[in-house]
Amino acid sequence: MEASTRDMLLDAAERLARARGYNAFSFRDLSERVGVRTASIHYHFPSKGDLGRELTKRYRERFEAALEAINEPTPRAQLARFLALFEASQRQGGVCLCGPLASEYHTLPPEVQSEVQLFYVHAEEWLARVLEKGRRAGEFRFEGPALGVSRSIVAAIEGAMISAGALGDPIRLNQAMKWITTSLSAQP
Amino acid sequence: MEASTRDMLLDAAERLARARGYNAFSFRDLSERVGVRTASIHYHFPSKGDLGRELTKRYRERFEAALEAINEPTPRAQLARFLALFEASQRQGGVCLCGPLASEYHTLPPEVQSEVQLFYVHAEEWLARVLEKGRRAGEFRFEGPALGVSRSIVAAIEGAMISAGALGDPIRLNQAMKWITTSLSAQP
DNA sequence: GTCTATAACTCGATAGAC
DNA sequence: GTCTATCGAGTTATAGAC
Repeated sequence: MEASTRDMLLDAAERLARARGYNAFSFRDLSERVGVRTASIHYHFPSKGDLGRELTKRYRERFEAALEAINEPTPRAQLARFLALFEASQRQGGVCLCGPLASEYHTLPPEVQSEVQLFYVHAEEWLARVLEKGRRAGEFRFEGPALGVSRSIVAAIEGAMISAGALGDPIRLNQAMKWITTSLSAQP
Repeated sequence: MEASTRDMLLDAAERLARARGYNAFSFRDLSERVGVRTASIHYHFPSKGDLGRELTKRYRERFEAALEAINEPTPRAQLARFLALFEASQRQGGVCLCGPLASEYHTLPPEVQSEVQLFYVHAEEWLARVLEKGRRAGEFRFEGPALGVSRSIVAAIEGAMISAGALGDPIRLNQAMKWITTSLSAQP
């Protein structure tokens, strides 16, 4: 039942990256938390870029698996589940990993950059499909292309998690969630 | 007409911090761009924390002065001017300084943290007053306390600038702005 | 797989000449 | 005000023993 060193390294790195960003955690930080020397980390991940890629890939794939597992009957319920994913993520780790990673995007190794891109694009496209279905079904009301709105919603969630983490009140995410849902259901 | 070394340092630091964050620019970066040795930087700013504080304070005060200069007659027009400030900021520097700074908040020196806090709180409170006035005047429609909505709007703008900067399409900010304004004017 | 030891580099910061 | 020179600590990464 004990986790492998590799997984423990990824877990510690994820926690640190979500709290500080990619550039502000070091092999030494991981070493202290996991209980192996920094040289041993290079056995599992040749470079920090490899670690970053595996870390972000794992996070993204976990998120996408959770999206695929959503099988609510209505777009409105699907949106609620989508938002709940970020709420759970906040309770567990404070901030979505790809918030800070997007902030320092231009300093990231290319292999990490592409994973961050995929996270955003896939999340936005999934949500856009739900929004479009909901609009056709008369559940949602918004103007213009669904992708523009879904991008704005993801941005609002990521931004709310970031300011919630910085200013120390998690409520900000709930406020954003409530605003998003009520905005979409305004009656004409 | 020539700018002082101190101002040139602040300008270069602001550009770098907005593109990469606080931790990812060094005195060496500033040295190369401004044309003085790293030791000379310490004459103007004893520590990097001092530089960061002056930088963020200047950014925040500039922003707040722009807010005070807004004298549109209607809340709707005031909101438009508020959003236009971030749009201009994007055209000039890509991302709002306090987006990345909030992401790496817990790694910042305390004197920088407090300036970031002030930026968010003042922006959100200014916007909340405009929203409340607009709701009373029948121009805006939203549910719950205005401060919760203003926080969500600021989060959406910051989040949109961050993803726009990372993914390389500035349009994302305009999409967020459009979504915000249309959401607030939905008719009952 | 993990270790010790170390290389090669960058960082912020200081002392002191000019 | 700006410089040269340097310090001490931090970083990622490698070589080689066990």
